[in-house]
Amino acid sequence: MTRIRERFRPDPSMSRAEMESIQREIAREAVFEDSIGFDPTAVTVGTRTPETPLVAGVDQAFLDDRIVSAIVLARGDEIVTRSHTTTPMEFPYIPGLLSFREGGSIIEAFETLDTEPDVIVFDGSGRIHYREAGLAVHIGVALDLPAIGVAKALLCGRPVSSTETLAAGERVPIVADEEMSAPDGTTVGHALQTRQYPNSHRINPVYVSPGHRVSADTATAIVDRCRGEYKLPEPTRLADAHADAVKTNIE
DNA sequence: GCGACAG
DNA sequence: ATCTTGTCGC
Repeated sequence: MTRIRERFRPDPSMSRAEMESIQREIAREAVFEDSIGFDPTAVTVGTRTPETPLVAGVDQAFLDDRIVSAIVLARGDEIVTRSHTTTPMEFPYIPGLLSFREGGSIIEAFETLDTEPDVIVFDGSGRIHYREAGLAVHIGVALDLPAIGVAKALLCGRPVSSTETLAAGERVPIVADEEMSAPDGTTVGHALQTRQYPNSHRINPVYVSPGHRVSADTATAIVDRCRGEYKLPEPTRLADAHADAVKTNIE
């Protein structure tokens, strides 16, 4: 499907300094404004029309010394196609360098896909990253496709107000702080409450940030449109289930 | 030195 | 991420 920008294919053999240097370059290539060929409000998960955008969910599972990367492409409630790869683990988990651990595997999975999605939803940060080059930015730029990062925990940055007691659908901007390359106060994403119980104990929000070719507002609007019955957006859940299924058949 | 830290 | 039983609450 998509031709890869080889220069940005994650290379686990690089030195840490080289990785950080490449990340700064990727951040300069990244477009944090809308450059998409579909209507964000047309995104759905439970229904579908011929105009419903094609959304890709990406997730990983781990098995001993191997990484399973799974991609599920869905148009609304229809699974269009899926793919996966199993690759050796070549790099440890280091906060800020996640794309060098999982990125190569993910790109290989995309190379086996025959269909190009309208937008990709990743399980990890996008612009909410020290050098504005989280997993969703790195892979989005490498593939030059619209990309969004959805993380279950905040890597860096600061919510402008409390993220406790948010109702489903509510969001709070996440702004850059001193340890980030983005100018102080830049909105780099949002905390989005995807689900909430009527009463009792609360559910934590997810952290949405632009990967490539989408603004923070649009990224959050799209993920909001992907809300289902659970905390994680539907594309991520589909990919998670596929990765688990593949993993189970391997072991 | 101290604290923070996606998956 | 992954290893894992029960348990609380809708």
